[in-house]
Amino acid sequence: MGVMGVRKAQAAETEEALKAAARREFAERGYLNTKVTDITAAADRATGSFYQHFAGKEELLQALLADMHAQAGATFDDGGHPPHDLTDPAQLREHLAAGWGVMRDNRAVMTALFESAMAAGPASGALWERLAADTSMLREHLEFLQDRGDALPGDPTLIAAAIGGMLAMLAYALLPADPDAPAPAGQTAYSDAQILSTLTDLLSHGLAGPAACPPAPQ
Amino acid sequence: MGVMGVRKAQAAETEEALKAAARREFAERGYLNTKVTDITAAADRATGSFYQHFAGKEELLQALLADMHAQAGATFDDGGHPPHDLTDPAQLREHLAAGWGVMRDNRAVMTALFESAMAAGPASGALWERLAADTSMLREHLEFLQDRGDALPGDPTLIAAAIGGMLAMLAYALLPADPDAPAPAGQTAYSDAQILSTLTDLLSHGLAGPAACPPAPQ
DNA sequence: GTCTATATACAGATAGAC
DNA sequence: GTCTATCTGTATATAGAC
Repeated sequence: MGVMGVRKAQAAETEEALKAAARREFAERGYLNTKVTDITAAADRATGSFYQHFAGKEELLQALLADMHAQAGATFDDGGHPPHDLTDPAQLREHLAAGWGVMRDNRAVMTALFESAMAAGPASGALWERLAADTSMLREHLEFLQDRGDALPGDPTLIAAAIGGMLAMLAYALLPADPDAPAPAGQTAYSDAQILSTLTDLLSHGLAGPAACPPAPQ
Repeated sequence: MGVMGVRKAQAAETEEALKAAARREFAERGYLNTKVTDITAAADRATGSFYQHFAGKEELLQALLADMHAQAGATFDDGGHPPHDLTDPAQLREHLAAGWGVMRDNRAVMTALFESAMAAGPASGALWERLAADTSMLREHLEFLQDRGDALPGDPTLIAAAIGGMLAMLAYALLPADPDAPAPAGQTAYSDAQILSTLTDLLSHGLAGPAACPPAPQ
């Protein structure tokens, strides 16, 4: 095998530059508001070059998703997947924290995926597919509980989608593009810890709260 | 005062036809995918007439929202607003059912509002404003509980937004454009009752479930 | 007020030189 | 492979007759 061609290396560099620029632009302006020319301009490349690498904006987004999966896969493979017992608040919090972390670390891509799914319209089913795909792990944990004999509030797929949708909506609405930016006017800034603690508590014990069950000596 | 001008009446008729057509089109194709010409065609009106009534698609959506508020206001005023005790599963269910019913009855407008908010991008804060606006009543009920001395999982505004976001996401993903249409392939059809029961149970007692608190005779 | 016809604007995508 | 320049398609909005 000969040395890698200079042109091939340059191509890879350009493709990476385009993807990096896309992540920046998506985070700042949102996926739908970002034009292909915004991306090429931010990457200091010509418009025509874009189509040498991607068939369009949607395909670029899919590439970003693939990158994310590859990265997440590597991360998760290190730790392995012991089936969590989500009825344990500590383990639930851990799971929610993992999901929230993915949202935070890949905010641009995640929000872009949701914008894209919503732009397809309700009838397309794209949003449901997105929810189902992003909550498959959560669903499996719930099915594990169900197989164990626990009484769940309902169908595991539905519960998982509900929780995932809540997480996604809050991430979209609350995660700042720039973590160091000042809080947007008129909007309370919630810390990650505050959000996680609220969701964990809500999903563990519900609104009735642990107070609803007196520590009876049975 | 003289009789209402014929032209004025015709204008009102056209405006109503445009709004009705918009609701249909939004429900079928989604807000973002619906073009002004789609609306005028569905209403059997000329493109130019549209701008006699609305400055643009966004303004039309605001008009639909105003109509919805007027209608909802009338409905709610009949019943009055006794502060609900959301720690009571029955009252929580009732509240969720009311919210879900609004989503269902105004699916086209509600989904359009969320599409519009998401199209504005995450940085705009539009989605958070939407969530906050649509869950103000829920927030008040939670504040009522807080004032009463109950320990909530967190900030009432945040909890309300989380629940509202979950509801909105599920409504967008699961509510069919045509209630009588066959279930979309590969997608389980959930009944309203099933969804409400699942959410009520989840939000009342959480994943730990009522099983976590034995029915002690106190 | 409503219509037909048209102007404006711009995003997406391509052609051909280098 | 990258660039500049351009073409095409399409959505928005307006002009002017009726």
